Amino acid sequence: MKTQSVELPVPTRDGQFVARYSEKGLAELNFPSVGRASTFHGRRRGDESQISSAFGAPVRDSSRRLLQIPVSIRRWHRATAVALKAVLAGRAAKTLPPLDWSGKTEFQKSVWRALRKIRRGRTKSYGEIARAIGKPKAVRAVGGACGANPIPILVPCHRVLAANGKIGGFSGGLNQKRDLLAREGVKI
DNA sequence: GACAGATGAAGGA
DNA sequence: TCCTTCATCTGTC
Repeated sequence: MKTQSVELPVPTRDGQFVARYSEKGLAELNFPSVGRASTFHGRRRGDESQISSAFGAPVRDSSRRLLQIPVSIRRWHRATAVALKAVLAGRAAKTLPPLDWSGKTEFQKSVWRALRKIRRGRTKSYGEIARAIGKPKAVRAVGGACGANPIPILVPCHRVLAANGKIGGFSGGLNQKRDLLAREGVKI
């Protein structure tokens, strides 16, 4: 049976993010791709015109069918919006919705769990993350897992720097990574 | 199975 | 100190 997913916009002062929910929780968070003046370099999606701009109104799922938003997803979306705005403001996210990492590898999930343990305003190197998950030599693979992170910002891959203090990379763009770290009081 | 990658460490200039 | 090279591990095609 095909898993149904719902995409909802998350308007912030940094642009409109797009959250995708499965029946298990938040599955994906996409950077704003409209408004090129933004510092973001978000992934382009072809179906943004299908997303309702008014949360609570009927939206279309990934198959472009009209549907009503289940109550559980409304709750998750509210938590997502609050958490996202908090992180973007340099504050800690108090609560997060359940995250749906189904279909991902155990290695990726272990990396993302380690990322969530990095406190606001703190950073770790790719090597430290690799050691934290018990695979000290898998530093490059950790970088790959960070790049594959479907829920950036809430899973703070921006708090991972290269061992030499350089900024490394970021799926949302290095400017965005610098900006997020600066808001948390981290100096590169 | 080959290749690529958001690294890290070592060695040389 | 900076640059280059290479080892290492995992994911993707």
